[in-house]
Amino acid sequence: MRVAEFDREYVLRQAMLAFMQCGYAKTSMQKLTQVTALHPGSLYAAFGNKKGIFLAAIEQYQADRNQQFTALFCDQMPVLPSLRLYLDSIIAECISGDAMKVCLLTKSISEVEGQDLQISQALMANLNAYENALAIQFKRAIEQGEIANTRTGEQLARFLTMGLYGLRTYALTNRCEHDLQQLANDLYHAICN
Amino acid sequence: MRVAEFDREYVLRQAMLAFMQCGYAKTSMQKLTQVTALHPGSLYAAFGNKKGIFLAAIEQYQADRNQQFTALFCDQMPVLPSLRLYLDSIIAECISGDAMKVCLLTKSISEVEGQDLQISQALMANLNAYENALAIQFKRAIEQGEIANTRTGEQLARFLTMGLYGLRTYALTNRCEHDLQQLANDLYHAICN
DNA sequence: CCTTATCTTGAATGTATATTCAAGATAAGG
DNA sequence: CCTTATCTTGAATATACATTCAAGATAAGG
Repeated sequence: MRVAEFDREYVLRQAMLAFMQCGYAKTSMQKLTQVTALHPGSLYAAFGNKKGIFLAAIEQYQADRNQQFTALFCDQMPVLPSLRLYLDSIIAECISGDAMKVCLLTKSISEVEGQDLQISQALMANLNAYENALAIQFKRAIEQGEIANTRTGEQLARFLTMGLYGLRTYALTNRCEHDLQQLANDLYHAICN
Repeated sequence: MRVAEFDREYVLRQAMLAFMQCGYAKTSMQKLTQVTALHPGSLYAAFGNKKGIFLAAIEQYQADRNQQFTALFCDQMPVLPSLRLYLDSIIAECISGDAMKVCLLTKSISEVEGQDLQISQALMANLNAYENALAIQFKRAIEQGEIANTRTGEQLARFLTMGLYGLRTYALTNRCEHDLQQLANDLYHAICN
């Protein structure tokens, strides 16, 4: 028997970047073979088809994001300083100009919504998981007295999620650091008051 | 000589809806011939190519939106009640479930950003025009004392634009009216107070 | 070292797509 | 009513794309 030679995580991260840059429809299999340095046969053997590659890339993306998120929002630390750092990191990403500046989940849901149920559901599940993770942090912030309890953790998480969708979309047309920081600041104060 | 038989506005609105539903890449010329009830030759004669149809559809979309906007934000009326009505109409759109629920400009910029400069610029120009129109209204609201002058009209317009991008994106995965209305309400209060 | 299961390679296939074009149809001007 | 410019029709073309597959390569087990 023979074992696969390629590094699955590397391949998926390369595919991920291609999908973020070009979108699902416009990322051709040829492009995927280029960025992964794998031939069609290997890709099809490993992931079934283009959709399989995409779904696997989504999982990889979410795993990476999750790791970043849990590292930042450590359960021992106060929430609000982490939130500020988080907003800063997103703005840095938006300004950087590389493919990572868009969120794969947000970009994809906008593209495939109503076209492919399986992909939509995978994206929704991940987006909901993300919002729930935020809600847990906001609940903790309320319990610890960092935020007034006029709104629930879920409500705050929903509002921030919406705000981040908007911030990332806004950054597509305006990459002025000052404007983006002001928006993030307004968003922060709409939450913490 | 002979005059064109089709109604240009009708054709563009049909194309517009197709693009909103399927996105630019996934809207095939075949689909466009179906929804417009025009044959390829006529479409190519009238608009040059698929990109030409798309650019014309964008203009039509913006013209329609502009008319709706100026009807709502009449220069004689106070701004805030109009803003509330405007938010309500967007939520109604989001919940309705038809293709109009997405904003053609926002959906398209997310799809084609970095792929086609001409389309990107057309979209950006329209998005900027929209934001400027909002800024004018907010300036008026500040002058009339409806909103405290702690932030400029431009800043408020930018924030609302971001919020609406986010709201529409959020509605893709969660069409719960209560949640969306709460988000719109939070957004409103983040602006007016 | 040989067998065998599995992986890799990349050319071949079939389908979908944007676009073209020549023939037919139709209205305006004389 | 005839001419002519322009529109309409829809089949044809060329290209791009996702996917398949058979031949070659390679590692593990005996």
